[in-house]
Amino acid sequence: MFHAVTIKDIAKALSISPSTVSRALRDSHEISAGTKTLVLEYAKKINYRSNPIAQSLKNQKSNSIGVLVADVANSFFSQAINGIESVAYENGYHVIITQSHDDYEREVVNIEHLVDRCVDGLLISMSAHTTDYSHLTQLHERGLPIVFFDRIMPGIETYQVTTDNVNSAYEAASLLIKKGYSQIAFLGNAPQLSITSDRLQGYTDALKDHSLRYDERLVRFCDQGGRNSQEIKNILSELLSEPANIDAVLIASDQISTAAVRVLSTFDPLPSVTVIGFSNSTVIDLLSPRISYIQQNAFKMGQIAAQKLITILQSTYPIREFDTTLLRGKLHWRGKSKNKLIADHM
Amino acid sequence: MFHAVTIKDIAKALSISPSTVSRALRDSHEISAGTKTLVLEYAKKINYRSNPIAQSLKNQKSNSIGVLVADVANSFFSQAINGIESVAYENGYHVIITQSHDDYEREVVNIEHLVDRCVDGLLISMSAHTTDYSHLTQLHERGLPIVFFDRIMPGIETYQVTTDNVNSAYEAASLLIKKGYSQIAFLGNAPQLSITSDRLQGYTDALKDHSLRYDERLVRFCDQGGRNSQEIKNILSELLSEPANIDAVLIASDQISTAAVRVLSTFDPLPSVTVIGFSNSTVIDLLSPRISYIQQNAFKMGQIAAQKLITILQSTYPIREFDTTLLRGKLHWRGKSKNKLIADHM
DNA sequence: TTAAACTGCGCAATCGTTGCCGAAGATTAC
DNA sequence: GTAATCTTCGGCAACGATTGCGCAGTTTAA
Repeated sequence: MFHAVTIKDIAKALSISPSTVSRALRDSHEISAGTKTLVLEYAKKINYRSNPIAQSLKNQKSNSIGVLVADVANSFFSQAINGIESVAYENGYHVIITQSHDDYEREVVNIEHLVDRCVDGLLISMSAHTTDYSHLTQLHERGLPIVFFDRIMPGIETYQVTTDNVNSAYEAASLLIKKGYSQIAFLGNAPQLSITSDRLQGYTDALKDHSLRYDERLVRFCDQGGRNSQEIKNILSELLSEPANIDAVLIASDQISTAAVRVLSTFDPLPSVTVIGFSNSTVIDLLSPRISYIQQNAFKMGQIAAQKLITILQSTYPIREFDTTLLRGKLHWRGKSKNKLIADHM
Repeated sequence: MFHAVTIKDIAKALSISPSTVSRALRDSHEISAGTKTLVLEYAKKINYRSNPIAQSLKNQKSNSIGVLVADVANSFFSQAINGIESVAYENGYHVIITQSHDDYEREVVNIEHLVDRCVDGLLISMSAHTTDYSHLTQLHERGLPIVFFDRIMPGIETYQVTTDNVNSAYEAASLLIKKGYSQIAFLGNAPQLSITSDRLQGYTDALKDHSLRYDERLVRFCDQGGRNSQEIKNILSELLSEPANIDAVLIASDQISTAAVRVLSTFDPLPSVTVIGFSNSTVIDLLSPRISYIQQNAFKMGQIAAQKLITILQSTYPIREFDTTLLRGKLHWRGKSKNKLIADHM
């Protein structure tokens, strides 16, 4: 710790009371202009900086917000964190980042830590393996402001910010269909995740709207969420051979998208399958084998989520009406048409 | 903020004094076994959690460490952060992460913020544009524990952890030479960065040891550090044409490595140049055009740096002897020999 | 038997800051 | 000229946890 000079030091040096110093520093109207400049100048001279810990204790708030993501080493999350940080710092809040690594226990423990550190509010993207939400509902009921982003959660009345996953997946699947693909698999993260179920919804809607049969054998979930490449290898091998025999796959997860590219690159010969995946990797367009991708506006998502949380924190009356913000995903097509007769530029 | 139950509540409920409760919770020897279990059980029952803010104020330390990196969206840093976090949490420290975005002003402001938040120590990887170190030397002189990692700093007596950059670059350049390349350029981040100058040292050593002439026109620094692809495009275009006419390039920065791949991919026809770059991207091996790479042990670097810092924090006597830890980089060759007569497997 | 030591616990101060109340003195109002 | 109001500030207490000191009561030692 690191605070030589306190408000008391100033008070003593100027022979006034600490309360006067405090008020002078906070520009209270009940301090004369003379004393104010006196205090301000001396404070500047000895480089006084108020102790936020003492303020936190006194004011019962810490001016910091806690963030829980699966993994900062995931481009999507690191971009979202950048967005969060930009807004938070602008508004005088500090950001404490923790990672669940998609593990339920770590999610619980980390959130406990954040609450112990007296964060004023939480920005949460659910861990993939969380099915019991009681640790969050309890906090929410006790009045802790929470905003969900990306992997949102039903059942808690609060702001939520995420990509329009249904539509994005719908667009992607529809594009594949228009390009002539018909055996289209769906590869997702854990099914309880909102991003998984929403994207699956878009996929099935697209199939239905284009009169393609929904085949549940083509829908797979990776329990390890891309961390275990063997799991993905097994699934892809199966899907690429009889009876599934897919010609395209829609991947509903960042990590699985790149993991799938890696797995495919090990196949010899390279399977003839067209891949569209959700990904925010900054080099996704340089990967080989090629992959089409849906890019989320992660930075903006972080910004909006932080903004919503700060809205709650600074609202004087309790907020009753919450909305869910949906951001557009951006589809980048880098594949070929299956049927060469179909124009490739849609 | 969020702490219904305090030590006083327990005291009142049990009709004892707060001091007794405090001592019981901390297992002081001057509290009888009976009262201890009484307190402990009741504390557990009402789910008491001590308020770390109050503790910080009293104990003059916050049990948190501040981290400054250029950008969390950089694979190297996010991996290092994972390493830091793993060690920090194990030892009961919280981690506050801030980003300089390679900007000097933001580095200064963020470090001020961290110090204001009363972090017990700092883990710092310098911003690329920092040439004035006074904000750090001052803190260090006032006794704030600092450990540098990755982009280390001369002139401050403390622990430093980084990759053996001289050797890694030496190996990479030597390999290129052995593979038959002779016009080898060096592309680096800002020259004042330790990682840039060390890697340049390795490059020049390798040239010398293999009797190749050092040509300063082949050594370039990207002021924007890979953020501005036009800068890299210009440099590469120049290097690839007369009179430089390079056949290989050693890239001494994560961001520039992937940026260079992107730039090269836009050239038509694809230039015949072999690239080795420092990179910790998890998909670097899938990029096209291909790039050989030196991978740093970022996770371990984070772990060691955190460990060193905690060593300082928990040491009862002031530490006078500091060492610099050098981690091995791992070279992955994915190129071809220039001269087909030379065996490609070394 | 009496002094010394020990056991178990409470009081009060402390960390730095802020809210509330009240006390002077100055100013205004009637 | 007196009362009311305003201005400007100090004192006290509190946020929650910790800790030195001291005070009883009990045990031990001589």
